[in-house]
Amino acid sequence: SFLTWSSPSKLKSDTKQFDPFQEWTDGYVRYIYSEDKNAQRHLSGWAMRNTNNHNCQILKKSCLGVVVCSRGCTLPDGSRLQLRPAICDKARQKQQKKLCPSCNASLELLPCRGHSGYPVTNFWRVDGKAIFFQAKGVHDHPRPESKSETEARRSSVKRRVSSPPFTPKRRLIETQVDNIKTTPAVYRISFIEPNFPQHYPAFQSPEPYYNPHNAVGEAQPTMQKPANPRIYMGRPGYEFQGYLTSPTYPMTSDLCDPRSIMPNSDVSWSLCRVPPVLGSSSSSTPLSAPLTSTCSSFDPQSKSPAGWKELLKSSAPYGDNHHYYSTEYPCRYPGNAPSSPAALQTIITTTTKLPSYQSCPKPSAGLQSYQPCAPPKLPGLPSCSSLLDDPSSSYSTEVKVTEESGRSHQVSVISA
DNA sequence: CCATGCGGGCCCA
DNA sequence: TGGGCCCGCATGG
Repeated sequence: SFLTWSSPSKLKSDTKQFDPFQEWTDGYVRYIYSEDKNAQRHLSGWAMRNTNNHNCQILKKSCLGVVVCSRGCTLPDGSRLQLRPAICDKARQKQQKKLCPSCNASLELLPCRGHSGYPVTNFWRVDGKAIFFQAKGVHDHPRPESKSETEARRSSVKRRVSSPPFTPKRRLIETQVDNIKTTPAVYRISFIEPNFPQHYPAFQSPEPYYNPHNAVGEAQPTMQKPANPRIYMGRPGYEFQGYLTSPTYPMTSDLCDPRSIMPNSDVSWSLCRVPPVLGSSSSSTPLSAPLTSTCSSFDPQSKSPAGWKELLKSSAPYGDNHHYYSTEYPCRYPGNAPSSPAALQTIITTTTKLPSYQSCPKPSAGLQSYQPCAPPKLPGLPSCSSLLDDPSSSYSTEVKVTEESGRSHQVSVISA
């Protein structure tokens, strides 16, 4: 159904109607970007790898998770190592053979299982000047360092290694220390908030230099005041009906008209994979709330989302090696969720092979009112101030995405 | 080196 | 079929 999202040309003729690029999307959200370089490059703070969906119209990517120290050691600054998994399979294998720069323990790749037990997936579709983005799943692991940070670190390390004067021994040590020092705060887990560093920018990026990188995220909408985040925070299985039942032309029509979708966006949080304890609470709020209000509710400031995140945070301590796999971490265990993984599966299908995504029928409906479901309020949840607390919200709104300039791709959007 | 895309192909439900 | 995923190939920084 992601496919159906289109006709930005008409609906969003006004550039201002597009969403600001979101580097750290999380949850079931949708955005429509303009000609943003980052969007054109299908950039994401998360380490996303291309996955073949046999649909040239839609570019699909799945999350690789995060690489952490198998011992979960604490870095000198109190944070934890959170490396960005190499996208290239081969490079990733090499990466995993390396040792923790801090304690020399082996590194461990925490796979992402935020989408019904499968990695969170991102879908991209290009339609004219509009770039449609859709994410499915809630990352159940800490944020890795951003791409820009990784690149910065690499170049810096390279610089030092290649730089001359040091005895072999000394250089080795230096390099290691350097790694730590240069480790973007971002990919370190806060000592204080080991669980989800990403929610605590302040901790993540003690060093000003890195802050810019972390600035962009969903949590930031608050600060950025994005026009209106197309977040349809649904949980798995709560995709809009419209998305689910895609018409003949998945990419184009059903989602074309947001309005048409909204009515069906009767997503219920009951489907959310919320810990049993909290799960019940979600059932009460349908996502069908008015688009406007609903959407806004998703704002970082909104309490609902926060509550959800808070939940995750509290339930997923990142202390020992396999904490993420513990039952404490609902996200990783579909089993904990009320519904089965299958039930939670998203409906967006991108596997349909299409001749050329350019040829895909374009959506005709307007997107103006397009509003993904709003996150329902989580009645049972304690106050959800997480968003407010979310460090990300404190990040500078400035998106530091300038480094990427990319080539534009044509992505067909995702259909849910 | 490695990030990215693409697309063939396999497996499974 | 759809979804997930592995693999090789190609391109580009």
